[in-house]
Amino acid sequence: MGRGFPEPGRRDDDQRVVLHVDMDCFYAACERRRAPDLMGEPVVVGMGYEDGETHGAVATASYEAREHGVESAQPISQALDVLPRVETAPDDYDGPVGYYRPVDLKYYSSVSEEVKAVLHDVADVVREVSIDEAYLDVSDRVGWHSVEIFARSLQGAIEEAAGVPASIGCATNMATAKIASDHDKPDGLVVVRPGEERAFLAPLDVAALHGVGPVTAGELHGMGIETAGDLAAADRDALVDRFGERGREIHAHARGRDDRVVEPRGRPKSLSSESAFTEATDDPDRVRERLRTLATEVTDRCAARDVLYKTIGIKVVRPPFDVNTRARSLSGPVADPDLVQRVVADLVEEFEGQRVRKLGVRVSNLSFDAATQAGLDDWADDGTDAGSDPDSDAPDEFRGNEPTCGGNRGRTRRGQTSILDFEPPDSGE
DNA sequence: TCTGGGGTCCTAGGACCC
DNA sequence: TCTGGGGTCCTAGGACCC
Repeated sequence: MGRGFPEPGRRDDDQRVVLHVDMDCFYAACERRRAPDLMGEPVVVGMGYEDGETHGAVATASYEAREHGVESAQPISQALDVLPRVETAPDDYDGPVGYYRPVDLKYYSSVSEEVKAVLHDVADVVREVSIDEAYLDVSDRVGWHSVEIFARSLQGAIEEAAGVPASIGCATNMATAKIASDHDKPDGLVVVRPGEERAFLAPLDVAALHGVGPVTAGELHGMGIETAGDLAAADRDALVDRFGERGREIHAHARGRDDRVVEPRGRPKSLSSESAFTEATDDPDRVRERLRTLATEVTDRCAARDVLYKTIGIKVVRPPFDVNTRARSLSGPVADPDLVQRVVADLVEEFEGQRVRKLGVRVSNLSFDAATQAGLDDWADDGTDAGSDPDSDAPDEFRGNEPTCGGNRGRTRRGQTSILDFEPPDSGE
């Protein structure tokens, strides 16, 4: 072992019991819940399968659909090739057919709420990762001797309360639990006991590790590192040289170590909307129109959640897949849809006349206490973590620094007044 | 793989401050 | 001014995740 010393700062706590709960084909499971006839049938949830429209991707495919070659994130056209819609399959066709459903996030969210309620019931700490995934720290509720029973009954409780199946992984840390939950899907239950982590992970392909995507996996393979076992045995410093901090992390994860503490998710760091054109366009009117729509979506969501933002950005994707981002920060947090429209319009000017396949609008540097904008006292707020700049004395933020971000590539041609000399909102509502 | 949409985190260089 | 170091904030891009 040699360097099997605890990582610095690691809380060497083998007794933690961490669960990763991962719903099986969640969207498809939700569709089945409200249409039990679909049980046992190939179900594909996605967009763009309606006639003519070939634009879209598979969000979730049931295992039955996967058997026919349908995969998540696959272009919908490919899915239809291998698995035609039951409604539109030709009469003389006698191959497999699929039941296609459009994504209905509202419904899935409501089911997710029911699942999450069960999770919060059985665990003191729950980190909701996404609509269909969560980590639980149940160290104070269950010991390693009874963790199987605990997890099995949790699966039962989820099924009973929400009518959808879940897979669960149990381990001493998040990274290992995550892989465990994935190891025996669907309806899986995999327990990796303290000390078994490394042996459990060793045979898996590096790509199975959280944080190893296609790029990193390719590079690792190029280095002769194929499995998590290889990665665990590799020289850490070499990995850090190559991959930076992530090298350190995946090395630790491959060894079944992960210091992260399960904690609830904080506030979001950004909000965005994006959408793709069916075909790339260089029509400035269409581009501007689409951006207006996206900006409105974003500011509407901000308004609904009482969110202020300090940075406004766009994303412009040019064929074949050239992602460009531009952003501008204001001198203080605001909630100002018109300003967003102006900044977005200004930022996109640089791309005028270029072909664009996809656009996005994003706000970041968020703050959540509506008091901030007006510089009202916000000490009454439950001043929790994120967003709240230590500068609750907001007025200072506005003083005399308009030009700070203005010197942006001299893009003020057209004589437009700088987007930045907006009025500091000195009077609240 | 001719790639949808909503996110997170990390890195690197530059500006600016002390 | 030939020249340090620390720290923060900003922008842009990249990789990754679901």
